[in-house]
Amino acid sequence: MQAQSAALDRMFHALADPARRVMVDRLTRGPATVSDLAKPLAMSLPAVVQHLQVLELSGLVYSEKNGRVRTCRIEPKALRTAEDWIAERRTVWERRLDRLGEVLLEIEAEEKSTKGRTK
Amino acid sequence: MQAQSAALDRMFHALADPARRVMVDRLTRGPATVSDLAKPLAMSLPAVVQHLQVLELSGLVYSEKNGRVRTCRIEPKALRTAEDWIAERRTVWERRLDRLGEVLLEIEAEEKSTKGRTK
DNA sequence: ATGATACTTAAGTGATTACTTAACTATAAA
DNA sequence: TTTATAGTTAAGTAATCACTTAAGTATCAT
Repeated sequence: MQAQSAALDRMFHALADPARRVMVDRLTRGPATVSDLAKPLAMSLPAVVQHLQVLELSGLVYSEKNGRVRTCRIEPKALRTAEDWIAERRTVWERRLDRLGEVLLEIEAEEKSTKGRTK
Repeated sequence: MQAQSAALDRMFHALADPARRVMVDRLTRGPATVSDLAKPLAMSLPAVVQHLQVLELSGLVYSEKNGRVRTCRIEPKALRTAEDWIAERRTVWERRLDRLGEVLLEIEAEEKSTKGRTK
């Protein structure tokens, strides 16, 4: 479970750039060529290709070349890996809050039942 | 909806470092001091404080100082913001696949009903 | 008051990023 | 067979990153 960490590094790092998120967003609406991905971005084609490489190394996107056109798609399983990491932590925290809430209710009930008797 | 992007930049970037993920993970189990957070990490205290600053600027963590001790907590709402961005994209993609599946089933049905009649 | 604790601030460094331009390589079209 | 298209490769650069060590500054305990 140490290789997992490097994979998460790469995924979150890939998602940390606005241009790359635009690319991912575009790919959720269906496959796209490199030029398609470049169209809404105010940067050179090589820059887009470099972003694409980051996305591919992260496992979030894969692509294949047919003739002179490269077609890119998202890998939803990878998207899920990143999502799950966050969800697990959030869940642990929320369960903790639930338990805390129960304890507080118990204390409150205890105080009510005790009120006026002792002291 | 342009400021949102910078916030996501900061959040995903914050989560892209293994040391910071260890810190977040620790904080889901309850509040911790700076030294608590530093304990499992093989780096100097100032380095930990710098990571903490990244986490605070991202909104994922906040902290307050009492006496000489700084107590840190996670902000689950921020955690959810990052989680939701991913979940939304994944959902768009999955709905797309569903529609695609329907279309394929229709085509399949069409082909079956047509088989042997024409051609 | 003195020392130990819990950070904090500042400054420096090597590595990595996110670009750029220029030059190149296939493939497809005219 | 020339010419345009789609992408690739290489090299350079300014900015940001993830640390480090050294030297603080408040608190708290004795």
